[in-house]
Amino acid sequence: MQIYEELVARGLIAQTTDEAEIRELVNSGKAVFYIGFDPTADSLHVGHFMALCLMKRLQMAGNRPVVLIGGGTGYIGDPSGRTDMRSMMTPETIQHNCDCFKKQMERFIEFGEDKAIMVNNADWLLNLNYIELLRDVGACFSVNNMLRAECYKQRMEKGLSFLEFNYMIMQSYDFYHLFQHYGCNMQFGGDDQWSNMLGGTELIRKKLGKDAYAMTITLLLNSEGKKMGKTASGAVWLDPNKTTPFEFYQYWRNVGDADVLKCIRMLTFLPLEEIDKMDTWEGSQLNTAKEILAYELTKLVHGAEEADKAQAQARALFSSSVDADSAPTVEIAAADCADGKIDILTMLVKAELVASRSEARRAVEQGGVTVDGEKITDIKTAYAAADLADGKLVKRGKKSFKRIIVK
RNA sequence: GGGGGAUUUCCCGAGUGGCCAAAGGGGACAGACUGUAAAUCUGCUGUCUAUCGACUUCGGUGGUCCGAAUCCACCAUCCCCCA
Repeated sequence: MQIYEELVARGLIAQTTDEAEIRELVNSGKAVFYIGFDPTADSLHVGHFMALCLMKRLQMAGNRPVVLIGGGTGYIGDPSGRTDMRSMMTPETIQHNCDCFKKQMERFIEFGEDKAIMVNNADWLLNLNYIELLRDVGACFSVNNMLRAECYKQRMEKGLSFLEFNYMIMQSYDFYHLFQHYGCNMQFGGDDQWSNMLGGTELIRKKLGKDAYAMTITLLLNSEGKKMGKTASGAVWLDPNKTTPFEFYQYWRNVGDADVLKCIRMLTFLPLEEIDKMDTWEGSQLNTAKEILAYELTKLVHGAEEADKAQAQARALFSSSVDADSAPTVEIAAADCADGKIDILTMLVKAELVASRSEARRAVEQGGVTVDGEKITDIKTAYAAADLADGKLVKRGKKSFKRIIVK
């Protein structure tokens, strides 16, 4: 099976400008393709991860990836799929974020001579001259058409600033620039980028009379139609300091039944035959599939060692044996214990298992707290500091826990 | 530039002088049921004390009043209409 067919089988391809041409280019390893990443945060997240995987797959098939860091477009902010304006970032933040991206990407993609290259559109966008740009590029865009683009539609209600309106032009210019200077003939991106990407192919056709291609990656949606990779507290990050490998593992371990196979197919590098076998699984058997998904992804992002650890932790915690020596440990100074004792509420707060004493109280009252497997029902429960010298495993609910030691 | 409207607790959204820590919904969290899933049901959702209660919060700053999310002034941000 060739690479293009594999991408289709994995459900990764959403839209293409010219399927036959793209298949030919990609399968023969002649594509020089770029994907843009806007430095909106100091870490990549799951959405970026999909794009990186796609790059890797295509690189393995002999194509050349160009990673474009949006150091310039970051000054503007992409309005696609957003309902409000992004707060503007300072140049320092943008630079910092770019640096963080670079570091993380190097773990996934091989850069170097004849391999992948990384460019930053700040290098050409920041020096553009307004009048020149208007004459050169502005003439090629029809405002009427732009306003019809899906990515602006929802913003027509809430309001769209001229600044953001120009994002499409900048992205199109990127493609045009890369086409000329790096022979980049293809652009990939999230499906919400479609209109921006078409802007680029149009521009190249109008300015140079040549064909360039665009292809979008399916957005990873769960069965409820929501974007995956988001939790209540924000994105699932690839940076272990922002989302720990355990949390990362747990996120995937807990995906809905309906979404497991899709995720395995789209995100992992497991062979398709193997995945097809799993496709027949149902009911509680899917838990095995979820474990595989969680393990594989954690391994890809954090390495085999971290993946093993996360899996061991999860298994220990959720199987009946409570002994989880690998649980995150919190040390409490003996000085914090009044009369050599420490009460359960204080423990929960100190361990950051709850945000406040009120919340701790509620958790206990609702029967959600256990210490070494024993359910605590009285909020006045207290432990002698000496009893905690070896540590006790405190669980709040089913999924959060800490090992508490008094020193 | 002129006129009008908005800003409420995580989100949406009620609340137009005391009965407002603020309806309702969503989400989150906890419990039951389970498979660390989904659905369903129950509880819970500002902080501190937990008993009464105290404190902080309704874009910001001041003011009126015994008392303000609610009234006044100014400022900020956003939206709409006219140019």
